[in-house]
Amino acid sequence: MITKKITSLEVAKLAGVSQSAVSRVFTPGASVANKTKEKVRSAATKLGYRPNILARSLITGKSRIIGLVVAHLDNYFYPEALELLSNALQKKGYHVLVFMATKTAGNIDDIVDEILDYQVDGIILASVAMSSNLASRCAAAGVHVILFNRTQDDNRLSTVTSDNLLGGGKVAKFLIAGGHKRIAYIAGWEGASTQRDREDGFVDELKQQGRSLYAREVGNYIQDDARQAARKMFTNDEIPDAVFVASDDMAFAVMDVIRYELGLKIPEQVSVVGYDDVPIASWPAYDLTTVRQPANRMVAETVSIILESIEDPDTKPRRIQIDGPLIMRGSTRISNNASMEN
Amino acid sequence: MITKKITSLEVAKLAGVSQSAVSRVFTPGASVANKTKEKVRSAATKLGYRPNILARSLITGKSRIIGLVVAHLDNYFYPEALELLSNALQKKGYHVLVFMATKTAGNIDDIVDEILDYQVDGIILASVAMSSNLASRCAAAGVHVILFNRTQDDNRLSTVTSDNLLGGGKVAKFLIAGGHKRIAYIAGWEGASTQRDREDGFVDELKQQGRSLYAREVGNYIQDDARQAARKMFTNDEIPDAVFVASDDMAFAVMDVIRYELGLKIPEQVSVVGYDDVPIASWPAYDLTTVRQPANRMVAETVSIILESIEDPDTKPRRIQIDGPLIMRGSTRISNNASMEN
DNA sequence: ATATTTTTTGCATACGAATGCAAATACTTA
DNA sequence: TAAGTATTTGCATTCGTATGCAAAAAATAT
Repeated sequence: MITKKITSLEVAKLAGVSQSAVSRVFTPGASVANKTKEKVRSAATKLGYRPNILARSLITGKSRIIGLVVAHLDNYFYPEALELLSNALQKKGYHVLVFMATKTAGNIDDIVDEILDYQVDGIILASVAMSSNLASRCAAAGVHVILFNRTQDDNRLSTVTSDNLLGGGKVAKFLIAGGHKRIAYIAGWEGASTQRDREDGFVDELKQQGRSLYAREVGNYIQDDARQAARKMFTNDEIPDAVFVASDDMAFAVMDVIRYELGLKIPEQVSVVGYDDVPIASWPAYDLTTVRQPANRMVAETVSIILESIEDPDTKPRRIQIDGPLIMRGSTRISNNASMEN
Repeated sequence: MITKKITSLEVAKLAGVSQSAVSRVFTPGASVANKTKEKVRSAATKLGYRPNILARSLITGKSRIIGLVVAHLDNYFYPEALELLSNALQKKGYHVLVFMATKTAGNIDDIVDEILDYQVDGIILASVAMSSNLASRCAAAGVHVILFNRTQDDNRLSTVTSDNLLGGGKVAKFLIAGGHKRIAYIAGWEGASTQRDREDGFVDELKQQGRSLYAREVGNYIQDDARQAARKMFTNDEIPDAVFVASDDMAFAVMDVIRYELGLKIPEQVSVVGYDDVPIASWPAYDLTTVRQPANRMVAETVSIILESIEDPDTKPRRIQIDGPLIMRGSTRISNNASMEN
């Protein structure tokens, strides 16, 4: 198989112009006469020429590649975000280089190092944090870093999240208003800012109303752990009459345990609330009340921050929090009197 | 923000050697004395030097980037595959550049053109086909193309799929053996080879046993369409007593319609079978009988083909079909007498 | 010790495209 | 028509790294 690469030089020859001219034709805003533009264009299509992005980036210092680190593709929120993200960047002429963070080790730093090797124009960390040391490295390399769906106290990083504190509060208000007495919480991974904020917002609002958590278990944002947590939580004689689960993904697992292992009715005996509003939450089999994370708006903000920071390297990091509504569905009861059923 | 890039030249200066020496230290298998290797290494870490992959690829002609085109991240099979794929390639020092195929147009060709701009070492098309013309372009560029979960009659392309024909047959056998009389099918997108093969395998086996399709609708591998299809299919007086849905993703939507809109019992009144065995299929709420597509083995084959073709550009395209088992769960009845319930 | 082989090193160049600069051409204006 | 201005063009260089080649150094054999 003979591989012949067509370079700008060959196009130049065929078109009877210099290599510079060819380059200018493919560089938006460069000075070229219409006549030569046409000559070059036709020669280029005849040969099937397309500029080599890698060679170009060597000069310009821009690769049009955005590095993306993802950990939890099994949580449907992330594929959705990835799809939106990739589409949005694609429209702007950028593309996403994917790096999976193995769930085991905290090897994010190594991964980010690898990313930097590709001379990316920006880095998005989805649901993942990085060491302060690495943040410096990225800053030094002039690469803007955005944490997506996670925050971290480092003013060199931009962050885009939903308003988890507020969201947690909304859930508490809603459950209390629904007449629930024994309100429980199943936590996500405790190293995650989303977990912390959701719980803080939830518990603070409970306190505000003179209430406190009836039970608490940890699900680590992992379905298996969430199942365990649910089993543990619902084996006492007085089970909770409402449980807020830190993510939809875990909430589905919890609902399955409640219904199919313990034989309890949702919402008659237990109300369940999730967080994220992934598509499955609206499926009738779950019909889960949940706080929506507006993935599209979060992505839009992320993209605009990234692009801005590429155009102007002196852009200051930003911290965006997007409010999301509580979506009320059938996994929770609303009336006070229903509580007498227990 | 002052951005200083550390190049091999600066490392060379600090280490008191030539730039070539530095390069050789970072090129596996190159000839360097241990002593200089150490000098360079320490200088490199001191400066935080890492080779610029893009510059390197300009010379070597290898970018260590694999282009991946995905269309249906909303079907859980693909995020799973993406995760496995990315992880496997990562281990081999490659990374995945993602391109979303917008579901609307058949603009795959444009996308592949963009991919080629990045000088990728290989291309994986997940659930997507390409024009014969483009296949030539890729061949000319020396870029090996693999269709993942799709086939196409073009001997320049490698393909990796499950054995959809066999899988469809297994479903037919199973449903007949279960005593079902009115067996229906909800098709995927009719342009897809997976759809064609699954249906052919299914229908052929029915014929083999002297049976034929009782009803057929098209769901296009889209949940909304599948819902419509289900509504249409189950509004006759004599509804099917079994339906094979061409993908799990659609099957969930179909089950929801059957249960929550039509109030029918699964499997007592209708058996439902899917295809893919995505994780949700095993959730108790669906407990879906389905044909497993062994994502891990499909990915392993894909990766090995890609890597082989990179090492040896003369590798011939391969066509792999992987057999997957029928996973029997609760969405189907097995006993013959149960059929009398209808 | 010298001759010979092997290993290591630096020099110079190449990869493909972008760009500052100056020369050449085209266009205005008087 | 000549002088002046604006637009195009090509030359030469640059980005950061890899590599063929020949020179230098080290290791081995005689």
